[in-house]
Amino acid sequence: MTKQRAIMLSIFRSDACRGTHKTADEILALARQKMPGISRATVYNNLRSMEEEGLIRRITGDGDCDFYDSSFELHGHMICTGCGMITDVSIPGLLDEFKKISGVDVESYEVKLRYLCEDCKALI
Amino acid sequence: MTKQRAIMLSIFRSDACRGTHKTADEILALARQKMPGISRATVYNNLRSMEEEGLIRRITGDGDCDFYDSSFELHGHMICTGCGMITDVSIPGLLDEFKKISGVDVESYEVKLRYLCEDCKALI
DNA sequence: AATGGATTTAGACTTGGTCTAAAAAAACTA
DNA sequence: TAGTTTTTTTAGACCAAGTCTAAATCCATT
Repeated sequence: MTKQRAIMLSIFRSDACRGTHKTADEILALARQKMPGISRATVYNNLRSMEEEGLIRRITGDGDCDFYDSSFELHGHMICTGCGMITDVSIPGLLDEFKKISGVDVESYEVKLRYLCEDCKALI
Repeated sequence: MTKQRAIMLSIFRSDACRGTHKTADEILALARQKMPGISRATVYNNLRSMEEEGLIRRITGDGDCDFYDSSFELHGHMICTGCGMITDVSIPGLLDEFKKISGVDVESYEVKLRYLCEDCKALI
């Protein structure tokens, strides 16, 4: 366990990350608050290995970059088509339903619901 | 209606595209078969406008780039975690279910199911 | 402390996609 | 139809997210 990796784990366990969806560069910025010289490649490497180990989840958003999410349980994401805000939504039993419909052993799923949030609706 | 846009529409309506999921660069290559000098920006511009008009759908894959899909009806995608192959899966009634669970007026959804296809399973 | 494998680093590089300004094409109008 | 305006296309520069590389460093084990 290197110092760099410990820092990244602590970031994902911190309150600042709970329930949020951060980009790789936001994680990089948080890591540099604790260790100013940490390299970009290190952060990206650890994001990948942590994802492979199942410690974090990667969400491919609608925009240009990916988001990372420290929540372990399977859940979907609601994305506002106006402002891009992402919120979690838990959908119990969905994995089993997907397995039944598809007829294959689904390992995991990614669900994105597009909608217009209240704030954006008010702007129309 | 410009010639360039007509070509792109015909590509999406062709048998070569039915039921497939092509990257922007694959669409660009197909377009250049019909019109060698067509500009990359034109293809990307039209892909975006065609998506906005609902003529095609964009799938943000697990990899680096997006895929385009000419199928109009809402459906999900099954992605093999081994070889990356994408296939469609139709899930009737899912939009209504998502609306009920989330409590908002879901406009559309994107569903990706990760699994291991038979070919990849055989390689293990 | 010495060894050797794993990790980190800086920065160049790749890639998918966007932007820009000029040229061309299409649409509109009288 | 000619003339004007608007839209689209073009070439290529540009951008940003992320990957790669090779050298340096770290860390665990003995």
